[in-house]
Amino acid sequence: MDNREHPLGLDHSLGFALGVSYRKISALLASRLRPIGLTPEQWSVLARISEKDGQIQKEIAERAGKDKPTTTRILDGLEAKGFITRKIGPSDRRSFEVSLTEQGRNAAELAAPVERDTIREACAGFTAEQYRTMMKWLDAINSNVDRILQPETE
Amino acid sequence: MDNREHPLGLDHSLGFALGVSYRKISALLASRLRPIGLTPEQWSVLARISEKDGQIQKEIAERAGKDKPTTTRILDGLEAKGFITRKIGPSDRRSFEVSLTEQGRNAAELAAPVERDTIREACAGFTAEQYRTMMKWLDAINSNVDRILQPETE
DNA sequence: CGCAATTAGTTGTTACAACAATTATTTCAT
DNA sequence: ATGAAATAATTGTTGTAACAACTAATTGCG
Repeated sequence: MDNREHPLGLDHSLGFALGVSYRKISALLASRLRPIGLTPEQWSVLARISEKDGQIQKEIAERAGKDKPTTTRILDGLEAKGFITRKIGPSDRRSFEVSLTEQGRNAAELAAPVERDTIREACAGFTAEQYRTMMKWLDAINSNVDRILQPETE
Repeated sequence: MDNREHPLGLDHSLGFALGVSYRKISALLASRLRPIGLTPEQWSVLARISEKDGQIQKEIAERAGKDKPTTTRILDGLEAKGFITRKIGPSDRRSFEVSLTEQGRNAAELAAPVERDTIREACAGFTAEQYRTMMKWLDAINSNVDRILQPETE
C-alpha cells in the first residue's frame, strides 16, 4: 500500500477497526447463541466438526483458525456440555477423533441460521459483490501476515 | 444484503473471517510491540491517551472501542508499567484524569511507527483507495450492529 | 433541600487467545 | 532396532473481553 496516504491516528488503523468490528459482531452473536448453549467461538469449532465427522483436533484447529491449546479448551467446553465426544485415534494413539453427539447435532442445526441471519443483518446495505470483495481482502491480509510470520519464525 | 447468495459454511462467514484476520494481525503486532513492553490492546489505549492529555477513563474507553471494565484493567497494566498516571478529577471526584509519563511518551513514540509499518505490510497489495473502502465498510458494519443492539437493549 | 436515579470506576466470573513448557506417541536415520 | 527429532494434545500463565454486581460521587426532580 502507498505510504503517505493515511496520517495514522488510530482512527485510521485497520488493525484497530478490525478488532472493533469483530468484537461488536461477536457480542451480538453471543447474545443470540446463548439460549442454544453456545458461545461464538464454541460455535465456530462446532461448525467445523459438523462439516466432517471424526476429524482430529489438529485438523479442527487449523480449519477453525485457532491454535491447539485454544482448540483443546473449547473442545473441553463442548464435551462438558455433551455436544461432542473424543475417541482415541485408531491409527495414532496421540490423537483424538472428534464427533458430534445427537445434542451437538441439534445445537448446530439451531445455531447455523442464527449466525447466518446475524451476519446478514450486520452486513445490511452490502451487495453480495461487496461482501465477496470484503472476504477476498480479508483473505489477502491473512496471506500477507502468514507470509511475514513464516520467515520470521524459521 | 441479498439472501440466497452465500451458501454458508463458515468459509463464507464474515464474522469468522474478521476474527481470523484480527487475530493474525494482533499476533504479528504483539511480537513486534513486546520489546517496547506493550501489548496491542495496551497500545490501542496508550495511543488514545497520547492524542489528548487528561482525558477521563470513560472518554478513553469510548475512543478505544472498549468497555469500562476492560479499560480499567488495561490502564491498571499501563500504570503498573509506569506508562501512565491517574489523578482524581478536580471537578468530579468519581473520575480519573489520565496522563502519560515520560516513559509512556517514549513507548508511544516507539510503538506508533511499529504499528504503522505492520499494518502496511499486512495490507501489501492494497491501494489506498481499497484501504479506505475497507475502513468504510467496517464502519458500516459497526453502525449496523449498534443499531441492532440499541433497540434490543431498551 | 433531600432522596432517587444516574454516572465513573472497580471487582468478580467466565470464556478466548498466545506463548511456553510438558507428556505421550510416532517417525526417521542410522 | 534404537535413540533423536517430530508430532498430538494438554497444562500453566498472562492478557483481553463481556456481563453483572457493586461502591462512591453527582444530578435532578419534587
